[in-house]
Amino acid sequence: MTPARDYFGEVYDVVRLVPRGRVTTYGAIARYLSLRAGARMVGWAMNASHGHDVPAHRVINSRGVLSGKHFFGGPTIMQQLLEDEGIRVVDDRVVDFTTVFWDPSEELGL
DNA sequence: GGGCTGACTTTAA
DNA sequence: TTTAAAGCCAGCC
Repeated sequence: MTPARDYFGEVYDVVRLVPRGRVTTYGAIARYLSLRAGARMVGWAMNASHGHDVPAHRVINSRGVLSGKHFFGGPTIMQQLLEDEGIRVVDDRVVDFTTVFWDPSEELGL
């Protein structure tokens, strides 16, 4: 059987589909993968995203806060990356988060 | 092999 | 309203 449903690959794929200037949340991805509360695993996948072409800076928590900004190698790397895409970030929080929020289950179609 | 941790979310009090 | 605890799965020691 082909175990090991590449959860990481699933997450990477979804994150790569996030258009520039938009952001998504761990819960949205987790929910898209039917992981009702496996949001932690999504973040864990991001931890392994280093070395992959995954815009992990577009993945934040449900409050629009850059939770893993410190994991980018700098406390402002993630913020600058988002600002570079046109997303305004203030106090480590995404401005108009609900506006730039990109839901895979909705954009990609349930 | 067993147990702890972790870039979160959601429900309950 | 805010604060607290439980839940989930995979990776690492």
